[in-house]
Amino acid sequence: MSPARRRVIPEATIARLPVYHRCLLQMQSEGRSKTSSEQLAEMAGVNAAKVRKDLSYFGSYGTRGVGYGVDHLLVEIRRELGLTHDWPCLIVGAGNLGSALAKFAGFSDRGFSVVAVVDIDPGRVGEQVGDLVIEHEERLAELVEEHGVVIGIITTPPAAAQDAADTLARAGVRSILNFAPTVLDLPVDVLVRDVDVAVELQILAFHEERRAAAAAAVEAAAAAAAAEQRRAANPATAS
Amino acid sequence: MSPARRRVIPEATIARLPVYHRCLLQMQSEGRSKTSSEQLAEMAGVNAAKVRKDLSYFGSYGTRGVGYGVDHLLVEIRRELGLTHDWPCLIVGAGNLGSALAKFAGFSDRGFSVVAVVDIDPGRVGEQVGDLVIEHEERLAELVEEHGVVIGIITTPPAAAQDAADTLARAGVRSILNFAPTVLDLPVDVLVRDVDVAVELQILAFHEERRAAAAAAVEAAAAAAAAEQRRAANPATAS
DNA sequence: CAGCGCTTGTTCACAAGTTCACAAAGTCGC
DNA sequence: GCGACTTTGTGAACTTGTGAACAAGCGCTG
Ligand SMILES: NC(=O)c1ccc[n+]([C@@H]2O[C@H](COP(=O)([O-])OP(=O)(O)OC[C@H]3O[C@@H](n4cnc5c(N)ncnc54)[C@H](O)[C@@H]3O)[C@@H](O)[C@H]2O)c1
Ligand SMILES: NC(=O)c1ccc[n+]([C@@H]2O[C@H](COP(=O)([O-])OP(=O)(O)OC[C@H]3O[C@@H](n4cnc5c(N)ncnc54)[C@H](O)[C@@H]3O)[C@@H](O)[C@H]2O)c1
Repeated sequence: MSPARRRVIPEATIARLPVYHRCLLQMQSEGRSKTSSEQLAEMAGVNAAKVRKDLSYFGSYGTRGVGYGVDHLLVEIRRELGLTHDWPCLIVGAGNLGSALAKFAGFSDRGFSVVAVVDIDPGRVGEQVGDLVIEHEERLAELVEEHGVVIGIITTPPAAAQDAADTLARAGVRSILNFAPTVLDLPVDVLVRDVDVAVELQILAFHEERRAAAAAAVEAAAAAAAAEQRRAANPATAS
Repeated sequence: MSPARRRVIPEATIARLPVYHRCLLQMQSEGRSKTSSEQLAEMAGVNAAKVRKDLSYFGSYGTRGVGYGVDHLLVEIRRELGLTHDWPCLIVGAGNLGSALAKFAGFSDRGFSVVAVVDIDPGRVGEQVGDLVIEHEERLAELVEEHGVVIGIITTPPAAAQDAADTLARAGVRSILNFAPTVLDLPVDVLVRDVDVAVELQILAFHEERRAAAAAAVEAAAAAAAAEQRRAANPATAS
């Protein structure tokens, strides 16, 4: 049917594209015009074969024997990621985290702009946060419509997160970034990504714990070995 | 050697344990004393078989025909995750995000406490943030030693992140949570986890972009089908 | 105390993702 | 223009993770 049959792109590849994108941007700012899978891999902290395979899902953008053109590759990745146009985002919950995100300028470079922040607390409504004024949560659907919001960002307490998600979904938002530590229950056509800092800390803690356990085991083994040595040296104490 | 030979735990399982932990806490607060893999799976948003397999890596904590004891399972998971003792954390970079994290109370429930915040900006040093006072970045090693810091949290601008990471590593910190959009280069025994909000947004954008493309393709196909139908109805225009 | 129903723990087949290895395809020097 | 060299793009082996299926084990009931 379609002449350019696009293969299905592995989720893992998609997650790496933004990293490549960032690396290429840095190369560009350093004035490099060409690069290789090797260099890009080094910079992105992955395997060179993986870089090539990842890029090959989208087409042949490199030149054999030479490498990849930084500008060209950037354009292709930007197009794949949809960074050629702007993505209006709306933040639900103007607390600590919501405010920090709203004030943060670093997303606009990549085409993401926070167009509105809502909160349910009447005391906060009207407050200035960055360039925006906090709106009441009731106006959410209106604001989504008005600004053509595509991505909703949830930074409410966990107990309110499901409500926030439902409201967003009802307003037509089909991509949600959720910072609340809750599993959201939503229609299958709404895509949710969770960012849970506590989970990340717990993963680190798990590995630290294991490290400590392993160290203890080594110590115990050493102690056992020492005991064994003593036993061997003094057979009289053996059972 | 060791009587209870521990199998190697899949990384994917480790990442789910904190979610189970959270669900069990909620069950406990609701007064439930027993549960099943089915219920837990439902709550955690995963497959029941996966829950059972994940839990079985650590031992047989359930009772066949009955299910799992909420309290018992919680204790076991807490032990596995090392949540039985406190994890002192230090934040590097007291900006928007660093301050939000420092003020956030939600980690202490799970045994993580922010014991210090450092910044390189002399203007910020001495400022109060939550219960803490911002210290100068030069005191980092001292503070790590003093509080027995195990986990370092980097919330500096990307350009300063590698420096921050090096300083942490030199101070003996071997677990780092990095919020800066940079690939950190560190000794292999230092464990790094990256939290990159921009990457999450870009992944969402990718799928939205695909959705739009798919919709366009369907439309195009419909148009083509319509054209085909017209052609068939009026063979005179065929080549 | 034996049979029955329920839920775990485990096995197995398969799906997803990674890494290797190498042919294909280009450049560059001569 | 040709041959040596470089780097891509990809098929295939391999590793890791998932989901379905089921035997084993437990409690309840009659
Ligand atoms: N602050 C952090 O550093 C941090 C870190 C990790 C995770 N989180 C998570 O992010 C979320 C927010 O954290 P925070 O520290 O900003 O909390 P916060 O209490 O400072 O802010 C929450 C805000 O949400 C508002 N809100 C409550 N219900 C709402 C609703 N239904 N609709 C709209 N707004 C509503 C509240 O009025 C409040 O302003 C929490 O779920 C927390 O677990 C925060
Ligand atoms: N703010 C957000 O919502 C947000 C969201 C996603 C990612 N991030 C990332 O988190 C990081 C911090 O963001 P932010 O908005 O808090 O920035 P910010 O500019 O508000 O804060 C950065 C702080 O780091 C300090 N700093 C700089 N160099 C340092 C060093 N070598 N040692 C110690 N401190 C140093 C600065 O003085 C400043 O106070 C950035 O890398 C950003 O990309 C932020």
